[in-house]
Amino acid sequence: MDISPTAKRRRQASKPDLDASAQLPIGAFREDIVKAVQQHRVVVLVGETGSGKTTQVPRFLYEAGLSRRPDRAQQIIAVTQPRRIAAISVANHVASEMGCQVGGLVGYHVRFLNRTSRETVLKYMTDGMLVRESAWESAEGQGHHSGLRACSIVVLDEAHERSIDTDILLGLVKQALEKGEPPDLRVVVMSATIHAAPFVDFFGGSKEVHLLKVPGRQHAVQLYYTPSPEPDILEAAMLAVLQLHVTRPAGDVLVFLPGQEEIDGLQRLLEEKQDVLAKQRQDHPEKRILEVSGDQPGAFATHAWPTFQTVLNIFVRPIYAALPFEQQEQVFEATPPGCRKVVLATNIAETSITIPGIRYVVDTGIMKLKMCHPQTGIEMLRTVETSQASAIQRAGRAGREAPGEVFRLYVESDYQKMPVQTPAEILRLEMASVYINLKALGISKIASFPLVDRPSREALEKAAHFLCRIGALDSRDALTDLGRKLAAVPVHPMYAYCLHVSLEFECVAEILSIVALMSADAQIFTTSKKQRAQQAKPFHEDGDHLSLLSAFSQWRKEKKPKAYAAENSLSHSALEKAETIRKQLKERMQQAWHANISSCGGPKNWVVVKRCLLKGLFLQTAMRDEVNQTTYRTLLSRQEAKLHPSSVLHRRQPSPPCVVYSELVMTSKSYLRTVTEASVLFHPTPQSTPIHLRKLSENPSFRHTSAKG
DNA sequence: GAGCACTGC
Repeated sequence: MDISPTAKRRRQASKPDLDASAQLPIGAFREDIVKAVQQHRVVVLVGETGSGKTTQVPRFLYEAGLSRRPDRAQQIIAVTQPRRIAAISVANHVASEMGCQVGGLVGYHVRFLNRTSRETVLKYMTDGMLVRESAWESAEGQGHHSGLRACSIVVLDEAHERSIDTDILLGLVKQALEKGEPPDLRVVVMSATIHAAPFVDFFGGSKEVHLLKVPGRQHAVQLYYTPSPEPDILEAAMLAVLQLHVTRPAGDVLVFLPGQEEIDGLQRLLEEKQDVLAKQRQDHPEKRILEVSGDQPGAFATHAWPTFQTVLNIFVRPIYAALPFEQQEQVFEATPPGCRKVVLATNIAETSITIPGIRYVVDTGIMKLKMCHPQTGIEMLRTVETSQASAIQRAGRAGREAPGEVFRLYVESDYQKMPVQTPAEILRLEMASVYINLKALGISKIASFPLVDRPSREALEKAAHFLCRIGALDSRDALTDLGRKLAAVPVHPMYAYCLHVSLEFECVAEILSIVALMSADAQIFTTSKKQRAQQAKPFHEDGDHLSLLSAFSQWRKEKKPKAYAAENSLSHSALEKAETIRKQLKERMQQAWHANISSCGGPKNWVVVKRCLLKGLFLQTAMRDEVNQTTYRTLLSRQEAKLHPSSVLHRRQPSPPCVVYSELVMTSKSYLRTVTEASVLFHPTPQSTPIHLRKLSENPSFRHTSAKG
């Protein structure tokens, strides 16, 4: 299989400093590192950016013979990364450096791509993939070439990012060390400077753990703060960019903003101001910049026009994950002579991508973070202040190639008030997937599984309760046969449950498509300006799930799918992603469930699909309020919400009395997103109970749990 | 009639 276009494009840009391994700072520490791993079961290696630890440490360990067990059996050195691109690009680099083909001695395993073989010893992988492999090992007894048991050494890179999968892996290796299974396992935790302490504590403190520090190749950065708080962050960012533009020597600028809206806004502001600036410069070359830009944004001194002639124009390049690939790519374009590139970025530029040429960073000090409401369990995206760790990481982006300058658009005392670190993901998100995955890994008591940060009891109970209701857990908190099946499919257990229900409704092919589309997490329906004026024709009137299915089915049939997508305002790349996911889900269902991929036939039989969705999403049913008929109330949590305006049901009059929904999102209001109307089956006869409610009460685990409330 | 930080299996 092939790497996605972004992967190819980003490969070079994401790790630009991999070359020249001989001169890498890590080279001087080779013997220390090998000795540390020989003598300690756990080594925490602290290394700043550019130390070369990711490429060199695994190689050192291999060349020292540490991949062999005491009985000389060759074992795997697994090196885990939070991101696919990093795993792939580093494996490619290390393979070429060691003069071998990828897939031989050096390989990688990420979702959709497995380039490893029996010869593979240095195995780069995503941390999520090592967790998966370990679950397969636990479920299916595959032992020799995958999962934790096949490893002599696990190297957890970028552990400071604290992704859920890193945290689970940390727990798994700790447990493995305690059990001595696999025997003589060694663990290397690689982390950025300020985050190492929790890992040392986690593995038993400084007596058990060897802590090693390796210098990086980071240049000094000069920090500036504003003297007083900035009321308007976009205005402040604009002034900061313009002032540094006219007062500082050549070098590109990176501005950190919370989201797409702010990026678009700042781009507009900068482009407007630039025109004014250019004209003024032409007419009055002797004038000082402050007469142009108005108020002084904080710490910048007043300067005359720079005498150097290199800086003439700025060109603005936005980057965020939702931006189409072609536009994302543009941030990597070389800055033309006489120009200064200004990149407006979200957190994507904090860790995921590295843009060369950046000398100046403007940091608004805010970001968006997904958080879970502790009582309702609803996840929401909130704009919050960054952590100190995040601010340091952002600042570091100015000093990768040369000394740089960082302009923080907040006062220094606010920096001191920031949380030291961003709360780990496992503390912020809904836990159903984590819970079922831990169970599938053979962890019977979640409460005693070692975790660096433990989710609240409420969060875990909520997850257990949910899993109980779909029948994945029994009343003794043990994984049921159904639960084991659901855990084998890499989607949220709710969607895995829908797939399972589709077996009995004999519409597996259709539900596979719907689940893949929702799992693709990309906007399928794109709205053009033209269409905002005229109402978009829904692909299916019964709701968003069938609309998605309809669009996808038609797109798949087309000879020219790309043209079809463009004509119908569909995202071709999102549909392709869904197709890839669908293929994997289908294979998993066949392998792990021995499922027959049935189909209910064409759209005229989609009432079956709808019935299946109603049963599959039974926990996510909402009833229309009898008084205020545009408001709904969720059946279980009694949460009030409205239909999302993007729904095909949104404009319907009257609103459907009953819907099932995929997502309850909290933005400006509570919205039900991706909904299907359930009323057709809701009033077949006056006496009958709704079909999904009957199914609900037939569910033994539901009966059990509902007895309490 | 609203909005989409970023990943991962």
